[in-house]
Amino acid sequence: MAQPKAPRRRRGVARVSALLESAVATFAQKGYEAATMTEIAARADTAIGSLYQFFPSKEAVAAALFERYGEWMEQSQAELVKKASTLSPRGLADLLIARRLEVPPERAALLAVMDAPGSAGQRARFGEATLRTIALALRAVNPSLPQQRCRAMARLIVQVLKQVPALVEEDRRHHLGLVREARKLLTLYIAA
Amino acid sequence: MAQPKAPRRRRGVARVSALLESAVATFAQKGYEAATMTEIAARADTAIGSLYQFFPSKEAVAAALFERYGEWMEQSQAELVKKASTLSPRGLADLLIARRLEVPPERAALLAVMDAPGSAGQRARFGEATLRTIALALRAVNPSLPQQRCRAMARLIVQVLKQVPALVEEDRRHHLGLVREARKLLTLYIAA
Amino acid sequence: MAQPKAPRRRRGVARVSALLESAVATFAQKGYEAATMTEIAARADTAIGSLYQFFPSKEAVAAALFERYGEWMEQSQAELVKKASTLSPRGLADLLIARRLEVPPERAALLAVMDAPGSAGQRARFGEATLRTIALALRAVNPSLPQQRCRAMARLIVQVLKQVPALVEEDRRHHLGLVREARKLLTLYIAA
Amino acid sequence: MAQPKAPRRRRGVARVSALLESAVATFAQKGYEAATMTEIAARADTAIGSLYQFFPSKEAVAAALFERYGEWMEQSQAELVKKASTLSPRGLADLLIARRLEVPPERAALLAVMDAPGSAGQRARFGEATLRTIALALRAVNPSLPQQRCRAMARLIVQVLKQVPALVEEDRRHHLGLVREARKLLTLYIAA
DNA sequence: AATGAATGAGTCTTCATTCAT
DNA sequence: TATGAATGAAGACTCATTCAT
Repeated sequence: MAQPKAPRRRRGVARVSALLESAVATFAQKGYEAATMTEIAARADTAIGSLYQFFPSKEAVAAALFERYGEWMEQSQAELVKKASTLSPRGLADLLIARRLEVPPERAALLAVMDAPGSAGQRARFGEATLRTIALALRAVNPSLPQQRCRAMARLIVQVLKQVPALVEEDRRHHLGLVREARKLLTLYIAA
Repeated sequence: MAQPKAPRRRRGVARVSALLESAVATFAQKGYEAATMTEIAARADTAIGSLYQFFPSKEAVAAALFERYGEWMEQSQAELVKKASTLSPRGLADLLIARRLEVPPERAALLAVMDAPGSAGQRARFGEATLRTIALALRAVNPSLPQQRCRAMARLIVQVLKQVPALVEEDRRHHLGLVREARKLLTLYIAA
Repeated sequence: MAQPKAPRRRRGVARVSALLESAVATFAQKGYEAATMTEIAARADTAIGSLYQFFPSKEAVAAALFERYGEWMEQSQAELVKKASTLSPRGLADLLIARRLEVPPERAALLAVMDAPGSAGQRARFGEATLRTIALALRAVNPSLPQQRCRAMARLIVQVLKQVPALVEEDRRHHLGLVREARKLLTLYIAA
Repeated sequence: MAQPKAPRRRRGVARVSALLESAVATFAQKGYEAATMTEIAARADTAIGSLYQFFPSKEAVAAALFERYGEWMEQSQAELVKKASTLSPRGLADLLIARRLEVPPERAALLAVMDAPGSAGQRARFGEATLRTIALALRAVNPSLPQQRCRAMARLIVQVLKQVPALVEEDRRHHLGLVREARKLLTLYIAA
């Protein structure tokens, strides 16, 4: 897949930013398939031709999103590992849950883009990075755990975390204490 | 959404079966949006017209899948609740995981179809049924749990269970003992 | 265009009747293009195959309708000419208007079928018959009119008559006396 | 129904013109239902996509035709009312008939488009405007007529006028003097 | 560089008509 | 003969992508 052409001028940089923001909104709202290049351009108040000036294809737009989010994620994950060594199981559970609630728009877009044609590799790489990070954090909290078990546990923890935003939403309506429950589950498991 | 017309001849019954199988494969492979009616027909070696003879729309095909799977699920859930009262936490965890491994192709298709236009209601109904079932099973195993907490726990357990097929798959390749890990997590949590 | 195959048995005769009735209703309601062979068959509680048993094409169904209506029309027109010689201009105007209000369902269907592919000739023939009839009636009422002028007048009178059902409908709602007005116009013109 | 997107480039303006002309021809020849978007595009030597670039649906094409014709009609009707006060019954009849002979191609298309899904309102508005205009003209010629009777008369007169182009056509072939006859009918009626 | 226009393969769906039981 | 099933050419419409100004 061709790489997006880098903008040379000041105006171009702004355009690209606007386009990516617009892409985030559009993908998040409609999903990858249903999002159209025309709409992405329109939301950025640009002509379709300008969009193609910088991104040679729809896939390329999606890829650019991954790139952007990737940078943010890397440093965020580095922080997590650093903090983990000072945390109790309960503390780690809290932190993981808190992190899951940040940056909702970008995340929503990424999730929507996950099923883009070219993103199989990207998705794998992302998942891998997340897994590794959590595994490292687990060891930091409980150094007696063998490395391999950490990976397996991370796998399950990720799955539970995915649910967190939905749980928050449901708590807002029905007050079932779902988030508290999730915290309990993770604490129990991490401490085990 | 119009209901699918039921076949009245032997040949028609066979066609419908073939078409549904083809739909399962196609949806599972491509997802609802990307799956095309043309491909579903082609995989069943039929003209596009024959597909529409029995299913008036793409949505109707998806709905038929729900219907089929729904029957299987109902009786499966009834069994679960019955058995649960005789089980230990560990036993319930085992059973839940085992159940998740049955009928994989249909499940994959169903998951893919979840985002079909008309399936919001179906999805809700399915999720609700599963939640209720697991909540009942939890109380059967541990009658001291308050009803509301059971629902919250069920919510999380479902999420973990969703991951099971993928864990099995990964175990087959890397022998990480992921399924064993999941069992541990659930046992711990149910017993708590 | 192939002719409909004549039914040989008692049952067949009933079928054909039912099918034609169904065709009348369907064409009247939806128009020629929008009416489907499937619906015509369904309304007659028959399978599509049975419809094609008697009528080799959609056009053939339309043609059969013309045929049926043609018989009714011929004798109706013969009556008109007979009565005309005893009528005043006012009387003829009344009679023409009254006739236009008979047999609404068949007429509606015929009108709808007028734009069928093969009906150009039929339509011309029908119009011709109507014209001739009215021209004859005019001469019967006022024998001093030259033949050619009668045809020309008939032409215009037909046009006014076409509007009659709509006028009745509008009178029912707004009481504008449109039908009375039409009577005045025709009387005036015929007497002139 | 979405509005047509206005062209912003010279080439686009030309395209839209060509497409509209093509639409006029196609609708006039085949009627609304039978006219296909593919044919409209083909007649304008364009890809189907270009047609949809400017008109988001078949209905929108029809609406554009109404718009175009509407402008011409408004000013034409204003003129009529102005002139009417100076005319004899015979003069008004002449004028009405003359007007009916202008702009034949557009008229034919409009008539064909009258049964387009969205045109019920358009049609009503058009008919209403025509009726009001003629009613006003009648009063101008004969101020003693009550307003309501004018509307009723207008109704019938419109109906006769609709036939005029066909009468002209037939006169060209058979020299029956149909147009002269129509003039007589209207004069008689207006003067009455 | 910016932008509107052009393109056409591909999507879902319909329906007259023909077949086979 | 009756009937359900099979067929596939169209039809309206979409949209990623390429062109030309």
